[in-house]
Amino acid sequence: MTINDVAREAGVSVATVSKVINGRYGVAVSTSERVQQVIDDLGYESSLVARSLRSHRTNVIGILVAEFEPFSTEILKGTSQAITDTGYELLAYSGGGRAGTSVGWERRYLSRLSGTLIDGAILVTPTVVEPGGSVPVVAIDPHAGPAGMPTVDSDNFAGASTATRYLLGLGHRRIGFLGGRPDLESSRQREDGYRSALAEAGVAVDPDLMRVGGYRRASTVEPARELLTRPDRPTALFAANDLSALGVMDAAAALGLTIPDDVSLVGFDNIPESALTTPPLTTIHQPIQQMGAAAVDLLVHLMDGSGDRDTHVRLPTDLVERGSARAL
Amino acid sequence: MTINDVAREAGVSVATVSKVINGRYGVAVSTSERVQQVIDDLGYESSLVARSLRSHRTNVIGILVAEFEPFSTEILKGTSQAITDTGYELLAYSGGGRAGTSVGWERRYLSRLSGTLIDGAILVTPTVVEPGGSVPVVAIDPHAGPAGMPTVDSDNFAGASTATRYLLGLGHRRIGFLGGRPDLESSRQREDGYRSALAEAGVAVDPDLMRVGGYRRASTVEPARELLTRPDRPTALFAANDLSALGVMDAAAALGLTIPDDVSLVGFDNIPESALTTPPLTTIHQPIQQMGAAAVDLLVHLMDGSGDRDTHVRLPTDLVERGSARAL
DNA sequence: TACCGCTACGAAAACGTTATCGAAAACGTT
DNA sequence: AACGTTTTCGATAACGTTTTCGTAGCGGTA
Repeated sequence: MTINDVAREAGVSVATVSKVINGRYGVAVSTSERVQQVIDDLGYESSLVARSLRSHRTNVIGILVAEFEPFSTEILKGTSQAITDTGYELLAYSGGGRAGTSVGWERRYLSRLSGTLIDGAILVTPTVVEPGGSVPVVAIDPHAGPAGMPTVDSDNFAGASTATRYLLGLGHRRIGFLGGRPDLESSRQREDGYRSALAEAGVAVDPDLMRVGGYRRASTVEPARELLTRPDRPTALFAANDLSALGVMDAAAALGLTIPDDVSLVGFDNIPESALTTPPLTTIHQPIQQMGAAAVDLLVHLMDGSGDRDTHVRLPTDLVERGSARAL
Repeated sequence: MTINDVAREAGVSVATVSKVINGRYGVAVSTSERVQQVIDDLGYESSLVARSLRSHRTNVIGILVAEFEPFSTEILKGTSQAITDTGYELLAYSGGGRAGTSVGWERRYLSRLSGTLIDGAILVTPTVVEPGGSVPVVAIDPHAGPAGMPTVDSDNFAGASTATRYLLGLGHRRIGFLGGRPDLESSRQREDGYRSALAEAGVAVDPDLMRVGGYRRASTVEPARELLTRPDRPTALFAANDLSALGVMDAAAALGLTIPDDVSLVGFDNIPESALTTPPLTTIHQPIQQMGAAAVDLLVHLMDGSGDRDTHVRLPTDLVERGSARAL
């Protein structure tokens, strides 16, 4: 079923059919109607591939996520909602979580798809990607913010220092930190916020109280256990994201420690799960869906040519007090 | 950056470059190495679009989800993991949750992509799709199971009757039901399971105790409130999926009722969130990720030609006892 | 030397679409 | 009737690949 079939059936040339499909000027109303009728009858849909090969325009934007975890999923929701009224469509690709092979898959995909299958891309991959692609790209929460690539993130520094100040305000002084990965920009910013708030309060930063949790639940359990079994156990823990906070909860539960009585806990992200834990997690809210929407917005402007190639959208964060932290 | 650039740079024809890329026979080792070197230097990646237009084979399978909610997300995880060693790649499309327009978007997408961009498709869309596409299609938890379309689902009937029997075993007799949508096969099967277990126990089915929740959290709150404010309030509720169960929890909390003391609750699906609620949700476990993996498996066989066009994989369900139901 | 078979390579046709441009037809004006 | 203008339409060349097939080169054999 190609455009040729339609043309033959309607008794016109393929050029005319193409014009009808794309609503171009220069075809008589009667012809247009007849062709449209045939299209409907045959249930013809033009091939996205052929179209894009020729016209270099597809009206789809691609979103590359490293893995389907709660954060990216929320981003997906945000983007897929934001995109509905833009006239674009969304195509998602996942690296499949195979962290090993993933060194350059974003770049590979980007160049395979760009210029042909997608008109623009949103990256939700932690690792860095050179902006040198042939299509506009917006990065969410990227490895590094500079490099002329438009980015969307939230105010990680302010959020982390708010969290830390909150714990300080509750009287805590020995506050442990479970970081993400040192190679991630967001992780560094959160650590900086933590350090800065401590310094500001005149509390010395104790490197022994800091661990790397890797932003994942399972990989945070052991580092958390280490902190929680110290003779001078910290009275509060700040986890660099909610997934890590879940890991802390696992570790605490395994040790028979209760939160927040034995140890206070604050997370970061406010993924949907964090409202459901026992106790519900006090955390720093990041407007994740809005970040997705902002990325779509930015990208659309970029593709229209009306965008600025190095705008950095930074959304505010704020504290959500729930039940996982209490005064000393 | 096209294959032409590579050819020119390497001093060979495009045909030769193509052969090198695809590892075809008939090119001297020395030439092959030289071309490969140029490819590496230039960072060339062949255009998926042009390739697929010509060869009608792309090695990517598409997955269409209606919306990014927990269930589809779990499916996505399952598929994207299962696909890693198959040599295929995964592209996901979302209808964007615009329920209104969505009447035939799956069909539209399918015919636009099939034969060109994807070699096969997995459908995670509740509405029906005619199997008449030009590529193999596997449906997960589809509207209707017959029609010669390969499907993967779980044993909804058995799961629902297990859940109901469990509540009966706890001594409950007035058990309310919050259904999905009457047009969904899985929803009907769960209702049937509920009815059957009641009948088997000699308990009359009371239509007043049955409501439609629509499988979503927000849309279940009101129907749940209706049931919970009846003078003869049911002592237990069975929600047709976990999202609805969350809605029940919302309604109960708003009414000042505690679960499980005032009313017992059992869900269905065992999405990750359900382990985190307060109290943790007792639910019917559906091996969601495995369902995704099974779909990949089925589809790959179908594409290899070694598959059977109307196999229906049905995975077992089982009860996960947590804290939301108790004996009367 | 003449012939054969094999390997290495390139020319060119296809895939299904869109864009350009020219021709034909229809219409209006003098 | 002659001419200019506008409308309608179709031939055709791209787009970047893969694939088929022809051919040049080359070593080996009679």
